Amino acid sequence: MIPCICIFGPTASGKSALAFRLCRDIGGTIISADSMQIYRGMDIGTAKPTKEERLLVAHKMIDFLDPGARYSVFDYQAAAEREICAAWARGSVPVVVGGTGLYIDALLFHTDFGDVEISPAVADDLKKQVEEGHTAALLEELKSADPETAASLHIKDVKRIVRALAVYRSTGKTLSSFKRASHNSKGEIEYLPFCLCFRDRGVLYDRIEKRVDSMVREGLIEETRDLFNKGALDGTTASQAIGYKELLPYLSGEKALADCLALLKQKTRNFAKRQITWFKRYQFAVPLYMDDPVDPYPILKERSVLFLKEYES
RNA sequence: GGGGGAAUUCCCGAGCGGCCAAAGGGGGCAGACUGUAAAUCUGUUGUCACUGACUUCGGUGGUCCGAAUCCACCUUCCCCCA
Repeated sequence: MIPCICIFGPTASGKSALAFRLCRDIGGTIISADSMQIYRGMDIGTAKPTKEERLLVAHKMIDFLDPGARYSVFDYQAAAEREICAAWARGSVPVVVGGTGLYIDALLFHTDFGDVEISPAVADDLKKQVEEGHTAALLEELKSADPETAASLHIKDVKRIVRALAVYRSTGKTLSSFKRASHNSKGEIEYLPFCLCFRDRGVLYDRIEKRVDSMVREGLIEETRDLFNKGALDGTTASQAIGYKELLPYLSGEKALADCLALLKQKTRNFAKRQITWFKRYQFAVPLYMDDPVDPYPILKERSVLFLKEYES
C-alpha cells in the first residue's frame, strides 16, 4: 500500500499554504485536485501556486492542459493516481490538495467508473430531444430502464437524466449498476484525509473578499483579457471557471468594474458553500479549524508523520 | 418657491379593497452530486403552542364588515419647473 495525505476544503480556506508547509517539512509532492488549475494560462484567477513555490515543492496535476481541452474525472483519476505512485516511488510523500469534490471523491474511493463509451449517435439524439423540450419523456424512459437512478433525479436535473440515459442506451447497462460495481474496487493507495473547516463562516467569506481583491492587484483583469482574446473563454470547460466570466461585462464596457467584482466575490462565496456541503460527507476526515486561534498546522504534521510511520520500509 | 412621483418582508421588486405573510429574482441557510463539477440541480427563508393563531408593507390618525392597497396630515427620498 502507498500512503497519501489528502487535504481538502473550500476555496480560500488556506489549503495550499498548509500543504506547502507540510511538503517542505516532510519532503512531499503536491498533487492538485482542482478542476481549473489544470489549465495553462489560468494562473491568477485559479490561485495557482507561484513559480517560486513550484521550485521549492513539486506540484503535479497543474498547468498541463490547454483551456478548451476536454477533461473529465475519469482522466483526472488515472493521471492523479499515477502521480501519487510516482511520487512515493521516488521517495517523496504524496499530498493531494484540492477543492474539487468530485475529484477528491474519485481518489478517496478509487471509484471504478467502468467501461462506459457513449456513442455519438446516442449523445446527438439526446441533445436533440432536450432541445425540443422532451425531458419529461426522457425521465419516463429512464424510469423503466433504470428506476433506481430515475427515482433519485429531479425532473429539472436534465444533465443527469441525459447522462444516465446515455449510459443505458450506449452500454445496455444501467448507471446504478455501474455505481454499485464501482464500490467493490479497492485501490492500492491509503489516504489520510484532512478537512479544512471554519467555525464561523463569515471568516471564510472575508478571506474570499480579500483574495479577490489581491487577484485584481496581481493582474486578474489582464489575464482575463488575454484568455478572452485567445478564445479560451467561449464555451469551453475552462470558461466555467469563476473569476473570468464575471469580468467580461467590464471588458466589454457594459458594467462597472466594482459591480463585476462584487458579483465575482458573490459567486465565489456560493461556490465555497457548495464545497462545504460536499465535504461534510467525509465525516471520517480529520478537521482542521482554520479560524481557531491555535495554528492547525502542528496537528496536520503530527498526524501525518504518525500515519507515515506505518509505511516506513 | 411651484408641480409631479415614490416609500413593501435581509436586498431588488410585483401587488393597488377581501383569494396577501404578500408574485418573481437575488442573498442567506440546508441538501444532492459516479466521465464538462469553479459546472448542474433541489428544498427552505416573519413569529409561534405551526392543517391554526399572532405581528408585518415609512409614521400617525381616519373611511370601511374588511386596507399593503382608499382619505388626511407628518417624515424621508427622487424628478421637473423656478
